[in-house]
Amino acid sequence: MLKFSVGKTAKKADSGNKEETQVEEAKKPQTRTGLATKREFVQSTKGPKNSTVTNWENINFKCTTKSPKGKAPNFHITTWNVDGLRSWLKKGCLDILKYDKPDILCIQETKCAVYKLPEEVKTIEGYETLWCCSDKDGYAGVGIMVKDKPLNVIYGIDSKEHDTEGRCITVEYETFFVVNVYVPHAGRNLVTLPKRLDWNEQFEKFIKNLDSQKPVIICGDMNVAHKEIDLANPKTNTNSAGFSVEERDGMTAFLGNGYVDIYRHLYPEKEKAYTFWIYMRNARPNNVGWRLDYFLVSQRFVDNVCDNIIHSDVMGSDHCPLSLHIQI
Amino acid sequence: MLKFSVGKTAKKADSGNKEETQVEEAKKPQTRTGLATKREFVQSTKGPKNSTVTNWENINFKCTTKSPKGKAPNFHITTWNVDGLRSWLKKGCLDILKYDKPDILCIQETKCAVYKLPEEVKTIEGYETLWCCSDKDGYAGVGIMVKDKPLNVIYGIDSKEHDTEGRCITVEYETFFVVNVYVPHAGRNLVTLPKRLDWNEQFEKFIKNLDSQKPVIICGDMNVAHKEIDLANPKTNTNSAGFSVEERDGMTAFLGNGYVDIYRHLYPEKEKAYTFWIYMRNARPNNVGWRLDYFLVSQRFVDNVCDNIIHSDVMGSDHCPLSLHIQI
DNA sequence: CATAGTATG
DNA sequence: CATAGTATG
Repeated sequence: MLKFSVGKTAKKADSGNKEETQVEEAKKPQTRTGLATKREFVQSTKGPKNSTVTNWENINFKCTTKSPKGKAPNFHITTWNVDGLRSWLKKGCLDILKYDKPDILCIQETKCAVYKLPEEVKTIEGYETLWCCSDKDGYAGVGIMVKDKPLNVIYGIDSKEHDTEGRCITVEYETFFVVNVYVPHAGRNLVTLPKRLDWNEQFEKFIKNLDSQKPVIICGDMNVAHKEIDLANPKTNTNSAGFSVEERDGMTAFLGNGYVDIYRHLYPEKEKAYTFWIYMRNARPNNVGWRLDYFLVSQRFVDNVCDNIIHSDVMGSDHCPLSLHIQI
Repeated sequence: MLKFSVGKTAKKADSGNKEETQVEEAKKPQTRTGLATKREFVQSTKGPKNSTVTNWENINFKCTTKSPKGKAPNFHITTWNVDGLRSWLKKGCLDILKYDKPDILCIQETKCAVYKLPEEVKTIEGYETLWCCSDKDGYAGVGIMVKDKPLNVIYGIDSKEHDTEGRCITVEYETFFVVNVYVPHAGRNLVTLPKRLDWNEQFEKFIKNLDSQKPVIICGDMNVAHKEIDLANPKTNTNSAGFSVEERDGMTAFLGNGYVDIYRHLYPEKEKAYTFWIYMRNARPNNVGWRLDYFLVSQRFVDNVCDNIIHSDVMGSDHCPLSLHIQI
């Protein structure tokens, strides 16, 4: 059974396979505590090696770009795969609301059962929060924080097989839908590729139905780097989850139905623009990454888009957040 | 099938081995969030809260006490439940060999499959190492390091049911046996008390057979506080694993066969002498502990014993080491 | 490498 | 609270 939850609006303050097909990681040096060796005291090996600290003050979240019709943005949506909501909270990442001030924040991979959602993230001043959690505790899960109460909320994609996993939550507004999605990973050795392809089919159908009513803004972790330009090592990842032919073709087919990968639309030649870096092998400092997170919008909505900014300097997950600034 | 291994005796220091060169990043302050709450930097919740640092230089491992016959000790055995061999190694605990210099070191709860035993602990200059690991990876397991090659080694207690768990290893010398044991825990709500009582029966039989040949020195984690004096909170633990009537009676019955709890023999009235403290609730700094680790010797061997020292200031596990100094 | 979960003590 | 293991990405 699908677990979902509608958080309260606080009235006042309350308190891939992304596995690279490269060389195996070198074995870490181990302590030699042989009697004859000199003793060296080291700290526990626990705790993250990768930086989890974001210099929020120094990041420019403003958008000054105007829409094709010359209008300034007046609404923006931010999406972020948080890779574990509770850990993300402990790193202070909810500060994105304070600094970025999005109208809508979409998060994926909360990895948190609905009954374990911390109060601090369910009850947030100025936002209503909505959750679609997996039946499987610690796995997948999406959430959304909205300033304005939506007309309607849709949990899942009307799929018996997929809707137990907390992968999609949709909010409806007057002139558009926002679909927050965490697409199934194809797994190591592509073991869950069939599930992924089945998802693609059902998701496409779900979106088509929405799009027949009003424009759709899809955001989230699509778990695919569409073209070679969308990852650092295309040659060595042709069989990796996230860059298999099937997944890439899936994205092409999806876009063919009248949706636009807005980042690539705005920046067709932009290289080294990634939203995900494996935690291993110092990938992020070296920008060995993948563009897995997207805003896909209905073709007829493109003229409302001012900009799509990838905030690769925001830490706290193996993905970074990205924002869509629009004029509505 | 029982997994055991005989380590090599290192002839000299192996200078080609890896040194721990990894400098751990300083623990970064983490943010506690909530939009309206003031940012407060707190330590990461990761990493041990309890001290893992031992001031080896300031600990007196010497024994000057003489045996009842007025003879100075010339041999000593140290026992330590290490609570995870690999973590214990990383904390530099193998330094006990350097500072205490025991003739025999017995360790329990290695929690390490035989094929995962680090080379640094299998090959130690001046010692032969012997291992009896559980079939179940990460569970139980005992090891022993001896300066002098034993006449014989016995793995297990000749029990089909118990000998898959890596709970006992015995070394035979000219004039005594040393039995290194990790007695089964009775479990939360005493769920494994039947297994424990079965162990008691078979262990007793095993020891009787040894004792009929020559004196026995049993050491290790007996997983019982025998009398009220042997734990900080006897009143509130009458139904706890380690202080149930059955376990206490089991120890009484065992000793009745002609073995002596040497610490209690030497210090019959000594209070607050513990070898184990739960990691929770600041138990160790407050000395809210249990005496679970023992040296039990054959009655006729008591006159060879000089002292039994509990090294409660040695950190690195939830148990501390203790040493038996004898004259042989 | 890092987030979860569980088992065990 | 801390050691393990596994699943997942």
